[in-house]
Amino acid sequence: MTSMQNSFTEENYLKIIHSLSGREGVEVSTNALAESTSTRAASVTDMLRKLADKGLIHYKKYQGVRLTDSGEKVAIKVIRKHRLWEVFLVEKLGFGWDEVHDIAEELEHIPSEILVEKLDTFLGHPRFDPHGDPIPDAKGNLTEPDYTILTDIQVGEKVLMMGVLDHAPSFLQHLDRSGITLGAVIEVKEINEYDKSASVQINGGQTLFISLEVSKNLLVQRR
Amino acid sequence: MTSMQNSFTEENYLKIIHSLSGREGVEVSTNALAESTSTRAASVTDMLRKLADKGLIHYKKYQGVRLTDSGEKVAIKVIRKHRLWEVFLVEKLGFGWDEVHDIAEELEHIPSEILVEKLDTFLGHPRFDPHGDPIPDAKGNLTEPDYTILTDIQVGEKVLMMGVLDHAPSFLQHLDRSGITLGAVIEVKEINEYDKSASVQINGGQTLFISLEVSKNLLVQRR
DNA sequence: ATATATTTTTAGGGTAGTCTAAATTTTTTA
DNA sequence: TAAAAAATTTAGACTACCCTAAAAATATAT
Repeated sequence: MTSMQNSFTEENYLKIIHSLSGREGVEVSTNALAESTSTRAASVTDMLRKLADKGLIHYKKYQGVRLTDSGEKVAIKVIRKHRLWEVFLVEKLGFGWDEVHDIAEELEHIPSEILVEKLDTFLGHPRFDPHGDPIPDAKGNLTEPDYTILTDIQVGEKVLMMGVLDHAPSFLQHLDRSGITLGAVIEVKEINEYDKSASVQINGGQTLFISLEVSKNLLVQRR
Repeated sequence: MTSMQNSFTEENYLKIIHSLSGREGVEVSTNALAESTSTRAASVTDMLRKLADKGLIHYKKYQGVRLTDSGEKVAIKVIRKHRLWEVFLVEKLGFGWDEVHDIAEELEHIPSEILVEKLDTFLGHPRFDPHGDPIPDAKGNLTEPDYTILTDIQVGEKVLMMGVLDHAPSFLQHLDRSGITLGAVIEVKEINEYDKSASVQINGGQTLFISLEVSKNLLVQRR
């Protein structure tokens, strides 16, 4: 049990490597990390050497980077904390789903295993965060549900709104104004050929037009 | 509105200067700060120059240090956050009052005014934290209640247990084992001359002996 | 297949916060 | 009130994380 503490910054790198390497654990490039961390490539190289020394990533010069099992564990713990705190902020404190990201970004680095487990219990062991992202369990199991992107849904199909790919406040606020919330029933009425915009009916009521840009960021589930 | 961010470390110095300078705003020494921050005097001197440059403290070399109004404001905000989070941890998450200090020490540095105000509302605007310390209001008003130390209570008097001076887990656990909780009625039955230990009755029930060391750390109120 | 463009790493450096050792100032004591 | 003791500051240095500019490696294009 090498329970050496990782810094705020190290945790962020691991979290970002996790999210950029996707489900298949593909190599992440230095430039992609520089972009995501808002630093320069040279700074990323420094940090990668450090994370490799600590055994948290697989790193060969010029070859990109991948999490080790131990790095993956740390990343998933951070993700678990982030998502649980988001649930707290929305469900208990009354924040909107468009307001919680930055605050959770800070809270996710508070140490204390016990805190996380008590928070989880207090929230009733939620399985998804306010954006529909799955919350890893205490053992570090993270099962990605197999959602479909709305662009893959045919005219006439009825689906359940389950999550978003884009977490930007402006996008989430747009959904709020359109009445598209998690759990809403979306029926695709029509798809325009020339721009792939769609006409959809929400919860059997209002019909509205959504652009391809929006469709590409909506995760839904067939019933 | 000079809303420049103060670092985690700066906030800690300000909070500690506040608590060491007491209600009269007396000068705090470099060595006292080194002790409280677990650093060396030389490091404290560096930080004091920095805080003085930022206008957060009054500092003249070799003369000790005092908060400016602006420094006082920052310190009180940190104290407000610390105490609100302690209430959350005890009341909502079920932590014991002996377990929350270190976690609150981290949470108190999470930025976001809105977060604090929503937390305060969620908790029902508590006036005291789990140790009986008063919680500053949103405007930064901190009114210290005029508690009495148990050593100043005469034999025969009945008082209410209102707070503790020592927040050490071992002390709080000792009180737990003795059945001395916030709000308990304490009647002083007898005081031993030679060691000032006392015999007290709790809530009209069990009688127990408490040492001078314990009495000196109990804050009570006459009724 | 070689020249060009892109990506990544190295070299050298900066700031925040910490340290030890030495110098200086203040306080205490005789 | 002068010497000794204690407290404080200065000097110089270290780590974590970041930077720019230049060098090296890889990828792309003709």
